[in-house]
Amino acid sequence: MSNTLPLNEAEMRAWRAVIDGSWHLQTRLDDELRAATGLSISDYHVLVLLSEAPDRRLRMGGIAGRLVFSPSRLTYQISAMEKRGLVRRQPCPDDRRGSEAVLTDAGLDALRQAAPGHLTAVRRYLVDDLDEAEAEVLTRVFTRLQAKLRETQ
Amino acid sequence: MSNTLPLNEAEMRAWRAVIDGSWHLQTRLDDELRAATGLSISDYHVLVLLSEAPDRRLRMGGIAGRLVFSPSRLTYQISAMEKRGLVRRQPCPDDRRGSEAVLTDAGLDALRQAAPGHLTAVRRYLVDDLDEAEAEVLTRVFTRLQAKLRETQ
DNA sequence: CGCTGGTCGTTCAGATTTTAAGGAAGTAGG
DNA sequence: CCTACTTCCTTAAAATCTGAACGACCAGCG
Repeated sequence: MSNTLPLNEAEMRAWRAVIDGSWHLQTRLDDELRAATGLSISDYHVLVLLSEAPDRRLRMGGIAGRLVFSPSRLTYQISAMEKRGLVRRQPCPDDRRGSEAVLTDAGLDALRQAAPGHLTAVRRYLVDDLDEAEAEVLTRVFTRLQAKLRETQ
Repeated sequence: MSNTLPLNEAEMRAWRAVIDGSWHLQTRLDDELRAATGLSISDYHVLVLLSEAPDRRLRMGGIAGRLVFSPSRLTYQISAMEKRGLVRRQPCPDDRRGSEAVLTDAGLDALRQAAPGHLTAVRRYLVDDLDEAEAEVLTRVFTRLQAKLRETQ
C-alpha cells in the first residue's frame, strides 16, 4: 500500500541518483568489457550464470528468467554465443520440448580471461569507494527490492 | 588506483544486488509505464528533461549527453516523439549546425498524465521501503558514482 | 579571405530486440 | 486414447539501436 503523494525532494534525489547512476554504470561497464574482451555484458552474465550452474548447464527458460530476457532474445543471444563457441546447445533429456545451454571449455576460458578486468572496473567505479556500512545498506536495499519485484511476478 | 584482488563475499553480494536489482527495476518500470501510457522509459526521461529545461527546449547534444544516448539514437528517439507530437524540432538560433527539441503542449500533457502513475510505481517498488538513512546512503553513493563516471569521461 | 581542423546532427547499413505466430511436447479430464 | 489447454523454445517480421560516413557549419590562423 503506497501513498500517492509526489516524492519529496530527498526521495526524488535518491531515486534519480539511483536510476541515472546505475544506468551510466551499466553503460560504462559494458563499453569497457567490450573493448577489452569483445564480450558484451549480456554474454558475460550468461557465462557467469552457466559457470555457477551444476554441471555448467541450464535450461533456456532458466537463463531467460534470471536475466529478464524475453524467450526470443535468449534464443538469439545463445545462438550468437554458440556461433562463437562459448556455449553449446543440447536437447533437454527429461523434457523434449526444452533445450539446455552448456558452457564449453572455450566459454569458461573466455570468462576467466574477462573476469579480472571486469571486476577491477567494478572496483574502480563502485566497490572501492564503499565503506562497510554503505555496502551493507546497498545489499539490504537491493535485495529487498528484488524480493519485492519477484513477489509481484 | 584500485587493487586487483577479487571481490570478497560481502562486496560481491553488494555488487550483484545492485546490478541485478537496478536492472530488474528498470525493466519493471518500463513495462508498467508502457502498459499504462504507451510511453517508453526513454520517452519519459526526455519529457522530464525538457519540462525542466529553460523555455522547455534543449540542444540535441545536451539531451544525448544526459541520457547517455548515442547521437544517432537520439535522432531516432526524437524523430519518433516528433511523429507522435510530443516534441517539435527547431533549428538552433545561434548555431546553425545544431537543432533543438522543444516540448509541445501535447508532450507536457502526456508527461503530466504519466507522472503520477510512474511515481507511484517508484514509490511502491523502492521509495516507500527506504528509511531516511537508507535514502541518504543511496543518494550519496550514486551521486559519487556519477561524479566518478563523469570525471573519467 | 581561403584553409584546416573540429563540432553538430543526420543518414545508412547492419546488429540487436521486441512482438506475434507457430510447432512440438507435456498434462489433465473424460 | 482423445481432446483441450499449457509450456518451451524458435522463427519471421517489424521496431529500435549502434557505428561509420557525411554534409553543413564554426573557429582559428596565415
